[in-house]
Amino acid sequence: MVALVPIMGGQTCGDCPIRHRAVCARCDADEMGMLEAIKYYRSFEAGQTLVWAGDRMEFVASVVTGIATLSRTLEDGRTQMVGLLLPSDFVGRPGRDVAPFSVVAVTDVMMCCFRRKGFEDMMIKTPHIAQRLLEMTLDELDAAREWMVLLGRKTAREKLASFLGILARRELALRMQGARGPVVFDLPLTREAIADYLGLTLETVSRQVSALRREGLIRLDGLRHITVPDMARLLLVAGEDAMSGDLA
Amino acid sequence: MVALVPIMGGQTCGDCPIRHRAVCARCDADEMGMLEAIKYYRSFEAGQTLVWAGDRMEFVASVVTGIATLSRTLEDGRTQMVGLLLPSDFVGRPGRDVAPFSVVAVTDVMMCCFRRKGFEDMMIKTPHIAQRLLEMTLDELDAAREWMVLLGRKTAREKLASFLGILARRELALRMQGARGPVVFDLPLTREAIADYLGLTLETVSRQVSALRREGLIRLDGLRHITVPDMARLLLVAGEDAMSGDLA
DNA sequence: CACACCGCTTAACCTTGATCAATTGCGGCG
DNA sequence: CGCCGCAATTGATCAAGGTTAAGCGGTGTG
Repeated sequence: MVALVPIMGGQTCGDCPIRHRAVCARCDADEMGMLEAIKYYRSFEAGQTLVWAGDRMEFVASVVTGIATLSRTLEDGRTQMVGLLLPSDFVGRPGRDVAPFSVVAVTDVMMCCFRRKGFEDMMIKTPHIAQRLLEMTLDELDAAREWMVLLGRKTAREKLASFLGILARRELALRMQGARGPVVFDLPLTREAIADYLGLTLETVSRQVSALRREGLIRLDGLRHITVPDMARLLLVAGEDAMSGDLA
Repeated sequence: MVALVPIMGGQTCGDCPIRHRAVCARCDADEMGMLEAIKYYRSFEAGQTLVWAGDRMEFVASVVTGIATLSRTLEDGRTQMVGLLLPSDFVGRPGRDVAPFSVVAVTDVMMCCFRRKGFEDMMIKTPHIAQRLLEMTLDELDAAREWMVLLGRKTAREKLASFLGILARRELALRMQGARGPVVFDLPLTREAIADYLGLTLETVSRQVSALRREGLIRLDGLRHITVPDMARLLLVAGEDAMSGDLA
């Protein structure tokens, strides 16, 4: 317990696992110093809702560790996830004080936070932050539009294959190796969360996972551990033209 | 014919109808001068595809007049529109040379273009452009995510009502007046294009339009001219909580 | 003027995926 | 060890929306 305090409170940006990918990635030493002065860490437990859609947002933040979801729920309970927040992803928006979507922790999550006002001031002074944020936002926008194609036009089967394909490709990217051979990874989400992401019900997700397994497109050990023996075949089922890049 | 050349070629930014909303909105006189030096206009006919998904994009541009769509088509012909491009909207992305989506002119379209390289240089020199582009991109991202909720979770009826609601709200915003009384506007898209936008078939669009008309939620004169007698009632059917802001 | 074409509407039929309702499997815990 | 509870699976049923095809009305054209 006591040991944790210095680790969390005293963590410096130099050691930060997302230093080279987050919104601060382009900052020089001076700029990092200024950010470091106003940052603070917060952690959240799995299942906790960090932000409710419609709430005032007093801070912006980067996800340091853990996974969260960005979603909207209609009055009658239908929920659509609009994004998956992974380490280095940015939450909140300078210049807007009401959150348009809810943020929910899937696993335990640690965030690097800044009061919104302070961050906005920094953005004006240090163009590197705005530059990086623009780049990240443009990527997010492309990913969101790619996801619109999936939601609007793909079948349940294609949706599942696309989703698994994206996770598999991210795994490959992390391991920095070619696409040869089987890819192994863990599902970060429950069947229900996957359903909310894909615009399906959890039953349909379950059935399609079983179908893909029966056909040998994936193997699964336990509920979450997935092996993709042949990426090309999976992406074919996903209905992805060769072109489409990395999402989310 | 001859008369058009000086009008189009010589149009100055001072007269530009989108001067205060486009990516250049924040630029001062100096910056405008530099942009003006490298801009050029291009016009396209209704129906023409300006950019094919997967093509190299040598330029970026602002829509000056007319309407275009941003869309992706799967190999088997299923099409999903991922955005509507209206005057002042920005097309293309600094730092990326392959277009992820197709751009198709719905009406005759006039664009204010910049070679990508030149624009990227400008962005580095003039933070006002990057600032404005960031703001516009963040708005687009929110709109795209809002649309994901529609595509993933709304019924055909709600989709139609949402779509009409957005058009009606934009009409109100243009007229700068309160939401009292009936709203009248023209559909910018054919039934097929609406279907591609909403992730439906044109038959379903047609059926739902008829249904909304029968129930008195909308009136229509001819095929495109729409009257919404009661915005509140329409938005209720759209399943929008009071909160959700302006899209597209 | 007739004809063809286009955009739209309508209706009959069919498929997909949601809903409802059990049932299974697994991990935690008394 | 056996019970509890959650997540996932599975099957039966049903509704929403897609598919196919026919027809209508306006507009442009030979």
